[in-house]
Amino acid sequence: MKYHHGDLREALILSACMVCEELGFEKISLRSIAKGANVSQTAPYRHFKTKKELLAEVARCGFDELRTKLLQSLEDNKSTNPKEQFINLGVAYLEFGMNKRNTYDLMMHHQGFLNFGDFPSLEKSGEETFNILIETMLKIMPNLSEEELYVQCIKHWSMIHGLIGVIDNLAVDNNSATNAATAIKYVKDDIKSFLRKAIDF
Amino acid sequence: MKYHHGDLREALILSACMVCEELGFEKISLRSIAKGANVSQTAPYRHFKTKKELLAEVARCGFDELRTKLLQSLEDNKSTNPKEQFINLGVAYLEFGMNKRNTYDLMMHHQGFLNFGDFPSLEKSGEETFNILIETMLKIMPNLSEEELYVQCIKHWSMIHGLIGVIDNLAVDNNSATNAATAIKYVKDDIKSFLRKAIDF
DNA sequence: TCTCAATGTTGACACTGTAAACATAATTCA
DNA sequence: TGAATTATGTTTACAGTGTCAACATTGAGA
Repeated sequence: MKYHHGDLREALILSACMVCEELGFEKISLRSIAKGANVSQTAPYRHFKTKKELLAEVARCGFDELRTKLLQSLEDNKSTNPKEQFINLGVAYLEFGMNKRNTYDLMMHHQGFLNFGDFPSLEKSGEETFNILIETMLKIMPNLSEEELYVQCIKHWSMIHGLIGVIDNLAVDNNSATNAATAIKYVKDDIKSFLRKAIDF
Repeated sequence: MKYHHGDLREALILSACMVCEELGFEKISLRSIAKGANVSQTAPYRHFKTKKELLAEVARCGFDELRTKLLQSLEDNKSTNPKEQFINLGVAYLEFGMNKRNTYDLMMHHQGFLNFGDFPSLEKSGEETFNILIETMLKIMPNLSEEELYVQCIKHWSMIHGLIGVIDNLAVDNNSATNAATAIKYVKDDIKSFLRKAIDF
């Protein structure tokens, strides 16, 4: 076993990403991740000032992946009209949030925990991702003021963001399982038609 | 100092509620709360099987308060039409979420953390609260099937729920402060007109 | 080749949730 | 009323956490 790892930094991030998605970011322990990489428990501190800095990288990876998905969706729908493009963005966003629920949770868990301003790479990736939504909205409503455009975008994004949280919560909740199940089915089975009804321009 | 506290259980919940709203629920430590109540660090275990059980009570308190706010809003608007009532419910909900942001975070942090099914009192309070939205929606759309009614409710609730998260995130994020500030102002200054535009029945 | 910065290790500290064993107060029952 | 039982505390202990300081080794540039 060689003394130097090779690329410990990347290995730790990757490992953290897996644990995050598997068990939720609250369950991530620096020590266990270090142990998983066959490295002493304080080795990570050569690459990350703090545990949060590692988590910020996990979140960044999440945004990178989400952005890729969104761009792919745009590419797949470049021949359709902007509204349909936006709806498909919503679908891709929703699907990402539901498939990578735990990672999504970390990404959106700013809230005094991951202050984006403290982590430049995360902030950059986050902004670049949100900009995709903004730009598509701009195509839909080209004569809106910047303010109004922004508000429109937040409004629709909020609904999708909220949907991810709500659907998952309902899935966990047993008692209202009957109703929740139908709602989830409703959404999952035909997300597009749901969004088409839900999102009004 | 008497040996028995009087009502330690309630005191712990109250103290936890304050810490939760002050610093966020992640920062709550059983030991510090116990110390704050002038009681040994393991005393809470006579009243709560686990730390989560205490947090569940904090969340329940949150739902109780939210439900009170919603009912108050209904009372204040009983002379208006159901749509306006729903919009005002949205306002009340949004305001609660923004004012009690940290508590709201705990309440909505099901996600493998607080499984409502495990905490009957929390589950009950949560359902009773959500039912207010459902019932008001029923008045708006009396001829909808139960399924569709539920979906409609989730759709609009999601938007408001998402709005709370997004607005706060933006407030934390510095770089897009200019746009975020206008968006927040937009929402805060005239939440009603925003919702009236955003929510379509 | 020598030097030094980068990257690793060991050991320690203060903090956490929680379990077991014990002590006292409050309540129930003879 | 007095004894027994239950509810509610305390002390002690354990394993796990993030993080720091001191030390060791490796690899790259002068």
